[in-house]
Amino acid sequence: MYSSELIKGTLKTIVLKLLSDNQKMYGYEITQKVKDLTGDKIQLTEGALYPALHSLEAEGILSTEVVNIGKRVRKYYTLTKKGKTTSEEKVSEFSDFINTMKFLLDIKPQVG
Amino acid sequence: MYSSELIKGTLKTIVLKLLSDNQKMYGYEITQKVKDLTGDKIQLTEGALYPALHSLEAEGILSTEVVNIGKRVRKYYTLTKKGKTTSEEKVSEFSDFINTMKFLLDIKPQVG
DNA sequence: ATTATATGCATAATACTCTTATGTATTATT
DNA sequence: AATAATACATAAGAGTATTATGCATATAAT
Repeated sequence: MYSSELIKGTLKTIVLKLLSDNQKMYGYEITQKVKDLTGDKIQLTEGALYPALHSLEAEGILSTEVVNIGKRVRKYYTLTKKGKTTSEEKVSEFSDFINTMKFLLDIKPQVG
Repeated sequence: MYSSELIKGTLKTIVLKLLSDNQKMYGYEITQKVKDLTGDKIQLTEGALYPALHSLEAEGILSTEVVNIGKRVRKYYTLTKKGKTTSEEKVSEFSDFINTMKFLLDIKPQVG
């Protein structure tokens, strides 16, 4: 696991990217996907994720659809049109940020 | 400028890296150096920087030396032995984090 | 059968860090 | 003479994450 402060500010970017790849996901699924894809290095907590999802929905970036699975409820999130744009912008901004940080921290690409 | 949440959590890493390269710097100098090196893309604010420096000093990561420049005061910060280790760890952790995020966000190295 | 784990949502108290604003003071520039 | 730059510092407020808690169903393990 990374120190928590490192991951700060990247939560929304991660969520938006996953949703642009997967069209439709629910909260718990997002936490598991991130855990899997990062080999447990990034584990989103519910206390951070759910408020973030709610805020993205309030901003009109995500829309929701509630589905009943047996007696349990699942809330699927989908990117709105605005959300698709936002997702691309966020990823692109982060990509730029990575380059700036690599330069600033003098991080070389590992050879081999 | 990047959106502020993007830069969150990177402040200490940036400061420690600069100090490992420059041996001895003062607060204002750090803000200018970062501004210069990033082409104004990252601008540290005093309200964030000074408390961070104080906290790093309290942790024994930085030591200070106050120098009088005419009638003005400058507070130079230097990495302690512990600080040198911390600096390397932080940069290395961030480097690892970048790789994880590049994979997660499917960011390709730009060719050309 | 019963207990523990996993799935699935949500929020509240707390802590932490950054933004923004303010304060003080010296030095350089217009 | 006024403004900008240099140089420190802190305080109020905002925002976001951590940690803890709560509720409930479903599945796996003992």
